Amino acid sequence: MRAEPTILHVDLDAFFAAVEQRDKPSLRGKPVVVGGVGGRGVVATASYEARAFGVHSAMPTAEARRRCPNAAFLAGRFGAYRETSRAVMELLRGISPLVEPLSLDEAFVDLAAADLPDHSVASVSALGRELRVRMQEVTGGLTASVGIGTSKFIAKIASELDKPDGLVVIAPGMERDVLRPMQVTVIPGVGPATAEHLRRIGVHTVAELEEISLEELIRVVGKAHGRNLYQLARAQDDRPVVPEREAKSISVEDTYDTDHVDRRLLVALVDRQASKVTGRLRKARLSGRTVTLKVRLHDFSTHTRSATLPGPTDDTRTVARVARTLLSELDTSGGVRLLGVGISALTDWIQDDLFLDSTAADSEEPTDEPVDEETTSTLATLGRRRAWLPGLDVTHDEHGEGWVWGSGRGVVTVRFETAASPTGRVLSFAADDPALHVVAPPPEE
DNA sequence: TCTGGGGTCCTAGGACCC
DNA sequence: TCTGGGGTCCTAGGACCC
Repeated sequence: MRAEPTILHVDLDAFFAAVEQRDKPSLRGKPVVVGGVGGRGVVATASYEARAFGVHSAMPTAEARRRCPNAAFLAGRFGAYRETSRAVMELLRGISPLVEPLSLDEAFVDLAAADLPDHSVASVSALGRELRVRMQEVTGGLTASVGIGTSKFIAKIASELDKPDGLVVIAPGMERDVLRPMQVTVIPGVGPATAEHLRRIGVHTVAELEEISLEELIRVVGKAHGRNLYQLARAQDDRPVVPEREAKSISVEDTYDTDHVDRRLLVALVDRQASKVTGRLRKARLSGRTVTLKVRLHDFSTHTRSATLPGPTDDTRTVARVARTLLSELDTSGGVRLLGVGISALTDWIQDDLFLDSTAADSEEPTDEPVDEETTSTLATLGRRRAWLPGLDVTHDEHGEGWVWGSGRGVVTVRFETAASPTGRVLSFAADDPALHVVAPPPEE
């Protein structure tokens, strides 16, 4: 917590719906709901007119239609939202170079790095007022709620206090007085599950939370969360405003209007998602080592399976192959509601020509015996959990990847198209232990 | 017509290595 | 021939946020 109120939090009001109302005057003053419009959609944003009918974000769209049949239901135009967001972030960066976007419609600004005569409540309030005026100018009339305080936590709480279109500054020294009467659910990180745990020990408000010892909190909600709650209940928060954060994962997922059972269809959908996700990876000049498949079944149970490769990849076919293999481990016979493919353990883009070398250098996996020139070659006897199959790069013009993983011990066999030479196309892979999984580059089209 | 999509962080258990 | 503790990596699931 700082001595002066130098952290500002901005939150655009009903952002997606407000952009729609801005661009379509006929929607102004009317209930607007932006979100999934399909059978299984949920509400992303409801305009304040729609909120009056009890519609709110995360509500199933079907329920929103029941509550407010006359609302305009829109799928959303993310290009327009991104464009408006970009203008807002630009405006904020004009105030201070230290701007941390949290999403398209929310950001922290560190006013300690702003050009201000001083950081008194009067000064930062004046800045807040001017920001709100300029915000409307650069967005074409959108309003925002602004909170200013001595920490991220307090600034965020402040912006919630007078929504929409408000400005609240919490003066230094007032933090705990403001917090104490509030429900614990105002604390970021306290969702339904934590709130229920706290309710069971008689805690509903921040004042009651303050009474609980650190040991007790850790017992109830776990170590990291417990420590965090203990501090936030006392308004202790020293998190800095961090302008650039590196992505840790990239993923794509889709919920289908009807559950899918057909294996071939599922495989095709996974392939398409692998292609999408690697496209985004390449665009970001990143590659990743861990592929995760997410499957939500007909009963809404959600399962993930992941596999970590010995080296990073951004190759569609490799990711598709891994994802297919992971899919094959799950029983989908009851129907699949959602599929997703994600990549994590990201690293910076590596130049193509350096890639092979660095992969080989990084790979301390056993290289085992080289591929011999038999139609069926014994490539590796696995005593380890994973092995990289180095002979495979001959079949793949880009990275040359092929992996075996699992917890068994066995012999992996590779069949080549051309008997005489391993430079032929790989026809199949097989392991003699079902606990071993084999991934080869798929045949070229 | 119950329950999106894109993320982050944490936990717990097991493998593996020294 | 009995048994350990720490550290790291990996995996699966869950809570949470916007």
